[in-house]
Amino acid sequence: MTKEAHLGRALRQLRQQNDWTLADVSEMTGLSISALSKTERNQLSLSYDKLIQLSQGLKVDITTFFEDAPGTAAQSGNSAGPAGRRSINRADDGRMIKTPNYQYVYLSTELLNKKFVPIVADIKARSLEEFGPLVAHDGEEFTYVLQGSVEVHTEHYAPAILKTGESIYFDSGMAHGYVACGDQPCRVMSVCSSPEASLINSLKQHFGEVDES
Amino acid sequence: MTKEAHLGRALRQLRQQNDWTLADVSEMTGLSISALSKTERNQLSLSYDKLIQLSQGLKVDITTFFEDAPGTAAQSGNSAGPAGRRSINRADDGRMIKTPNYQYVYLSTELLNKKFVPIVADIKARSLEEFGPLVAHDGEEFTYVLQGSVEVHTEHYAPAILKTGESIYFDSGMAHGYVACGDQPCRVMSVCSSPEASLINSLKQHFGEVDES
DNA sequence: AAAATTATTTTCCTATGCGATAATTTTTCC
DNA sequence: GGAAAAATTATCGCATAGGAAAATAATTTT
Repeated sequence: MTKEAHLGRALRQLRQQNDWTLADVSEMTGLSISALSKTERNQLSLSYDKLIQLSQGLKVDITTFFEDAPGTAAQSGNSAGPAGRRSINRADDGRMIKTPNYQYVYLSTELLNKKFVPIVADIKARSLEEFGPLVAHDGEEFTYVLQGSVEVHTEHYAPAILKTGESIYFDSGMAHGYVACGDQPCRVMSVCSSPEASLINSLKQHFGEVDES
Repeated sequence: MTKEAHLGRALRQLRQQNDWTLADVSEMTGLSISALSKTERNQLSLSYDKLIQLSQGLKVDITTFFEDAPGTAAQSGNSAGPAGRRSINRADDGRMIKTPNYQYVYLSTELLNKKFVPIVADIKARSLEEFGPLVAHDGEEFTYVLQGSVEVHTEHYAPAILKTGESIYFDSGMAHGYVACGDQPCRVMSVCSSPEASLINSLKQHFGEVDES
């Protein structure tokens, strides 16, 4: 039985505002009418699972049911992604960019405003000296080793070696850099969460002009 | 007993990051050690009251314990991403999930609230009939073929065949499905923009219970 | 306004939450 | 490398969550 009265009030208010009956809400959420009734009258303290069922069924943010609720709201339908579209990358498609350290191929560049940016890169630098200063950019980055092995250097960690098939996910706000191990070719698939333009910009910043085909 | 695994992982992560023992957390929150232990292992679905006790005791926002609902995903400066952190996936790391059509390995699952979700999947279905109805989920999806070739089926397009090294980016709100071509093993690397839990949820929705190790 | 219909609460029962303590595992310190 | 200590997990039992259906209250119909 509940001490916190907020859940009950929030639920009842939501329900009445939308002119839903308990049966309606039961239908939408899969919770029983009796459980809902008791919840509204604070005679029942729903478990985690049921809370999720409730908020998903009613399509409201979970914070609706908690006091503090720091104005979350961030609703879905944000801007112009590839709504209903797709883009295929064949063998040599993509936007190729060369720097002293990497040769990038940015994929699916004809789709704008993607939620993340996929890139295939060949690592050229063979030592940290050759690489130069590490680079940081907003967002998060994931890298999967397709071929060879890489040494990943990051600001707050000891370098880590990744072999083919291994991967890493990190906050790309930490400065970072990839160095090829051994002398076989070394290729990775990276995904970045910051916009393509800002990634390419930071390359230009770092290397001056840049070789694009 | 819980179905939603997020609470357990979020709590354990929070606890370990701060070097707290279960006893410490029990002290701070007033919940029993055994309840906490079970919660972390998803054997217990805390009630509303206890959730509030937990978040207040640990002085974290309640949303820490919920996979960000509909909206939040690709926003920039939002809460608890892997700020300043990294996560490495060795050969057999990851959260493995099997369905009739795929065998997934979700990567970097110890980082919560990632901006996108990397997955390695082995495609098992060999025909569209075998695959069954296509599946849709919020957000965007990118897939790169690591091995073999796949036929990608999507709602508004003719099927496309991708060979090793090719890739596709599309709106995953379109129903879609992957089918292996030929009879060699077929492995892909996928990235999805919607939260891990909601992906796994839609799997469960689709297949009923699901085989997780 | 009584009957019929629809909405809500109560009752009763089973499954699950959750705490005390015992058993086990992991870590620390000789 | 084994004993002691610390941390985690398992077991048991009572209390509460939560569903089905009966009882009551509120609306609508005729």
